[in-house]
Amino acid sequence: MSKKPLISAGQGDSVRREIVAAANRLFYHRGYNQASFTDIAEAAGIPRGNFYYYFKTKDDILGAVIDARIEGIRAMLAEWDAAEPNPRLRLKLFSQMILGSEKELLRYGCPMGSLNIELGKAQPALKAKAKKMFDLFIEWLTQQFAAMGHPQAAQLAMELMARAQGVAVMTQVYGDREFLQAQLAEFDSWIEALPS
Amino acid sequence: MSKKPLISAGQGDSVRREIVAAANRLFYHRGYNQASFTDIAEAAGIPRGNFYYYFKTKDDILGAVIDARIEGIRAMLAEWDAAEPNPRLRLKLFSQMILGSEKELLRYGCPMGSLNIELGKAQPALKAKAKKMFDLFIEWLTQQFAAMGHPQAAQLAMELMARAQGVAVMTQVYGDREFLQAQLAEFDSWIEALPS
DNA sequence: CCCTGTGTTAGACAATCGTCTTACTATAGT
DNA sequence: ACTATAGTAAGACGATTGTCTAACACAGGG
Repeated sequence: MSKKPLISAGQGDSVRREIVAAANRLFYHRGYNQASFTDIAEAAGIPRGNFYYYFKTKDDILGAVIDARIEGIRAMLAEWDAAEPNPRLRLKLFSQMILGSEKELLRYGCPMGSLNIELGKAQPALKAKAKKMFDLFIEWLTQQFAAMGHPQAAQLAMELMARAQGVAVMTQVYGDREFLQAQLAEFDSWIEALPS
Repeated sequence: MSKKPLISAGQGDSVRREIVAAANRLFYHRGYNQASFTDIAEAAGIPRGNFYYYFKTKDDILGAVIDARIEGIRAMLAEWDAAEPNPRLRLKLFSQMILGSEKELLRYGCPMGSLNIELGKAQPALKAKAKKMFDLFIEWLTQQFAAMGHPQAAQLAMELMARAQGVAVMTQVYGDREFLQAQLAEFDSWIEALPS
């Protein structure tokens, strides 16, 4: 473990990041309400009492986790945009990304979808934050479809995202990686067959 | 071992049913882990202490709830089978059923999907039970596709169910009933366009 | 040296969780 | 009238929840 430096940001910043990283993992693997302060503290390697210094409430931690996820998504989308100018091939990066997280998908489902479903049941304020992760993808997908000249780009984006979510759900329910792979292959041919 | 009431229905049976009904609602609306004994007792109109007489653990209640749901699904599918011999039109009953629960879908998502996702994260034994609800639908859908002469009936069933789940997720995330209706309309045309 | 600010740590706190024991009522059969 | 049984009701139990306080370590600048 790197015992770090006294420069710039104050050493508390790295602790804060570790808390967010541990909470991110646990919220995904167990669900928000099923991940306790004790769990997170243990995973982050800090005593429980140290939490309050960084976050006043559990909801604040979720807020920071969602912010971190949003930042990650933004970075990923920017990377795709930089690496591939062709919108059709960009869509394939999207499906490749899903395939790349196959292992976690099988066990825990989609981190965005499962979080939104959990929070949507009875925690509307938190869900509104979580929805923003979807907004990013929908916006990006819409841009790609629009760049291909589709008039109904936004609808196509919703449709593709819906299919991805459905595949994620069934993949987790049945623990079936072959189903996942077959469906993603079908995504790819659907993308290729799209008129432009 | 078997505690059978000599006379058909002691009045405890109706209390038991009320507990299961209240738990069913709450597990759906708040999620399994977020619905407490106190909540269920309140909703069922019985004192908390009365629970242990009917159910030893919370897991037992979930078991009874899932059994009740399975029984409901079975009855619904049997009703469809009796009312409509044409498999293609039976599939339309499936999509009509989804449309019929539009209001609850918007607020709480799919009761099967959301429960499976929640339990799948860290309660594998309970999830295995919850998966059986899916099995019923998948089996029935497979039968319909097979009756239409499709060689890949099971795969089509999984695919249709995946789409339905995806639509359910996006419908809840975006609270968009028009999207739901449009997607179900597309289901119908997809069903009509299926070769037989 | 003290002072101040940043960060650490243990533990108190009330509330709530699922579980379980106990005592009670009501009724029907003898 | 006595008793066995089915069901009701209240509340204790220890564990755990999220929240919060207060004491502590330790640096750098005066």
